[in-house]
Amino acid sequence: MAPDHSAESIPSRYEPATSDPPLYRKWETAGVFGAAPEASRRASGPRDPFVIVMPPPNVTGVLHMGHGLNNAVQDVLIRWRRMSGDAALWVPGTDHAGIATQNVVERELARRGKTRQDLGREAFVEEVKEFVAEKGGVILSQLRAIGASCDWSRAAYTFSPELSRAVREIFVRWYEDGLIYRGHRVIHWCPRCLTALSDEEAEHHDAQGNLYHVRYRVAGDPSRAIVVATTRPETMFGDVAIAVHPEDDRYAGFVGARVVNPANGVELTVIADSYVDRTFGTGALKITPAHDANDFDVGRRHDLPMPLVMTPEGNMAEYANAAGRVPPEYRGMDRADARKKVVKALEAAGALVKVEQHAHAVRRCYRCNTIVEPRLSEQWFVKMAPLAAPALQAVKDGRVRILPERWEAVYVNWMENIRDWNISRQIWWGHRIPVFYCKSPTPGCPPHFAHRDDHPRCPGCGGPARQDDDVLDTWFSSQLWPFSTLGWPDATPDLDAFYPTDVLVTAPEILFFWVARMIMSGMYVTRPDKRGSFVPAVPAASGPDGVAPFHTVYLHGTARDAQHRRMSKSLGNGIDPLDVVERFGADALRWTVIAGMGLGSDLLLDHENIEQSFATGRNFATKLWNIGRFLLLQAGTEPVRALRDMNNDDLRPADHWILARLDAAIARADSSLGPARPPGDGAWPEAERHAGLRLDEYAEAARAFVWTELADWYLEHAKTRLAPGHPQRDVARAVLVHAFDRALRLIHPIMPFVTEALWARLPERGMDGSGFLATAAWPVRSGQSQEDDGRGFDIARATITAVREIRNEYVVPAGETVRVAAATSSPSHAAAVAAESAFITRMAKCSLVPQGDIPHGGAARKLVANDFEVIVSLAGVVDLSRERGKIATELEGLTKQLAALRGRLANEKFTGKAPAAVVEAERAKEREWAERAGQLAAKLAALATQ
RNA sequence: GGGCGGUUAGCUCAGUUGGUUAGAGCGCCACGUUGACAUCGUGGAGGUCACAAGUUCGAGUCUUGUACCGCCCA
Repeated sequence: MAPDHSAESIPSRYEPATSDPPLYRKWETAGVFGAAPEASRRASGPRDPFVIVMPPPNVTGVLHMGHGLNNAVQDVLIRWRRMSGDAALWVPGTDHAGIATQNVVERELARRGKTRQDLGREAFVEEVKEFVAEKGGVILSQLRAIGASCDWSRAAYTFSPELSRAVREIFVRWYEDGLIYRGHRVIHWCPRCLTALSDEEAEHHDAQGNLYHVRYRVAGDPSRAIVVATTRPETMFGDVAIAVHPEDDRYAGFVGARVVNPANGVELTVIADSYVDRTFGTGALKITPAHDANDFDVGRRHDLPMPLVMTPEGNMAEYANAAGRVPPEYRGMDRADARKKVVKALEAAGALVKVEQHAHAVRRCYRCNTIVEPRLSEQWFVKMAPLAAPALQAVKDGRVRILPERWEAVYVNWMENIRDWNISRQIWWGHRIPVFYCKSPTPGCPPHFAHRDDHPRCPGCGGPARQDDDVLDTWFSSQLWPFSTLGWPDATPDLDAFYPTDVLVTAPEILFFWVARMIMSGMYVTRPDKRGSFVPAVPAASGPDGVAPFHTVYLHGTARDAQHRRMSKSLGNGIDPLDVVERFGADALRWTVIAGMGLGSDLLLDHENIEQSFATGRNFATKLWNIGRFLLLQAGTEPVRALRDMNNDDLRPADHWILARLDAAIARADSSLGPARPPGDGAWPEAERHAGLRLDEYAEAARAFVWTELADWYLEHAKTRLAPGHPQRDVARAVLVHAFDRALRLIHPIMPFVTEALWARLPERGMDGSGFLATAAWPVRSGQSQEDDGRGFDIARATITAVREIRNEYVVPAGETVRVAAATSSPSHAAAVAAESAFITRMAKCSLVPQGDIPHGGAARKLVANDFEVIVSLAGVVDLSRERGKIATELEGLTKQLAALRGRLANEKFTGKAPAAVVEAERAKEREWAERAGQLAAKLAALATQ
């Protein structure tokens, strides 16, 4: 874009609604967001790859604050690395979201009075596909509105033919490797979604329930009874035994006895099993193997029957092996109603001993919040232990780091106690399990086999085969995301260039659902003994364990409302990011989110006051625009001299000062963002293991520089020098434009739009040969000016601040000019004040006079440094007793501090044991404080005589 | 029940291996509007670092205990 900075071309306000979308289109058409595999060092290109794969949102989802936050973080990182010269790739995409999407379409069908069963499986799947084609993927265009710089040409979808092939490939490999098996287990069952759920999908919710104490009398001897405590009396129909601990004396005489189930009159045996917790309830447990995972284990140990007493919908029924167990009056009854009825019946029969309040956790379906029913069924599982071992080691070794650090411990804890993964889902929308059964099995036919084709023949008899009805857990496909999106299982140029990726940005709640499984599968497919044709080009990270799909996991917090409640549709406390973009711009949204969110901490936003919530970002965007507008109008359009061509003697202390501050800001930003990757693609060294990714600190460093240093001080100072014809105009212009250019670069990753719009108007840039700030170079420190070079400007600033403080303290009217003297015996201080007298008098609304001109008894004083006092003449205004009080208070505090300090220095234990440097620092402080205390005391004495 | 973490200014959070006057942003208070910006400027107030004990010359920082809160997993 050509520079354009005539006054008319810089409107007084930046209008994101009209300016942002065209800017985005320009970036997109210029190919700014694309990444070519040839550019990657791994493909012998010139640049380090830096890759992020976006956590794929549900294909039918719409953008909410969680997405806004998640993608803002990713975009900041990607834009930072792109400017830093990396081959930066951000892969976008969507997830087919099995249960969620099926639920959406079923609701749609219900509105038309239909069920999926009415349509049948094939037609239903077609219906979902049409729905997705029509309404899906909206979220990807919404991401453009917030400025996401993804490589859209690589947008992926977990249900696409390519990614579906990856799913089938890994399934078959795992199956053939003995990692996938079929088994009868008690799993989490959602009676509404009518499918199994994994452990992770059945979420814990604390609930206040009841613990029912129920008396089971001994058959033939009603005088003896055993009392059992249960939270779920409706499952009593499925009881097959009563269990007690073998060493529990209270029940020793009962083991082997027959007792009568008071709910249905069925006789049960009392068994002994050390699984029973003697301290819980009464120490006696009813065993219901088909409706409780632990009871299932007990049932297997004791070879007990396993009757199912509910339908898949959660209604009471003699479902399997339950003949005679469910009384007719309960059949067809919902499980919740059945519980009430059972309790009433037990009470009536005198079998209910007592009911206690009991806090416990119930599991609910993470998709529909229905209480999950533990249920015996046959499912496919993945054997996790062999996959988990290397993935655990990778984190322990630092080949993968997790930020914030505390999640590493959670990860390790989970991986060490990992349980097998139920991957069967009894729904229709998803990848159908590629397991087949011979239609007419003969003795030579396998019971089942996995296959990559849709219609394989039975390997035993060569006859036709039938495919398993279930589909795979959605996370089974998303676990492949870091490599399936790059072309796996084929050895593509993208895979070579971009696998492993770098940072994975997501929320902690899917650490196990998704992140851990990506690490496991990613390492599996790159293991030298397991991988196919794809060999990752990262020898340093390679080993017998394979290559983890990323080296850093960044877990961010949650968007919450002012009451710290998670934003949710049902609470109606959400904020629509697009609404924020429309009202305040994407920059305001992004800045607020990034600057307001410390590593791992939650982001609090008040949905009832959106304007207030996003004020931080909106205000800064406006401020930045105003700084830019004024600066550019002052700087004019002529070319600026390059700083490096400038003789250091041309620069005044103010110039050195701002250039040194700029270097400091760059250094702060760099260290806040941290190392982009571990050295040599290997493991993170301990010192860097949890360093960086402090995006809020980086934001603050950039903000503080441009606002409180560049705008508040340097720009004010430059106003005079920028006047047409001023001999220093060129120097001031050069420094100003340089500093602002670097500031825009620093801020761009967070506020890409307004910075790009301002940058386009800078005079004569072109040092990058690129038209876009988005691809301009990330700033580096010049080292040209040191803090000391700017010392004179610090003296001037301190003088101004001191005068302002005194003015405020004595409420001097803003329009009134005060007379000020700088009292110092230091020639350099005096010279600094003299050199900046015009600046000081303008900024502090004062005139500078010799000390002798200030009348005694009518002045306020402020010690700016040792041997440098600012004296403000306030004849008739100053209140002597108030001045004395002020000084006395300061002196008192200082005296106390000094006494403590001297006590410390007199203590031989301190001087003997503390490091010499610490002691010396304390001595220096003592000298300084003593001098200052002396000055204060002298001042006080002088005032006393006035 | 097991594991992990937290408690620092009104709010949200920093605070390196213990080093002695604890920081930031927002909010609050006072003053200010004839030109970059009131979405702003200038200045200011505000903290017994949850509590108790211990280690140490020295504790926001280390140890133990207590209270409360949160997260993960049973």
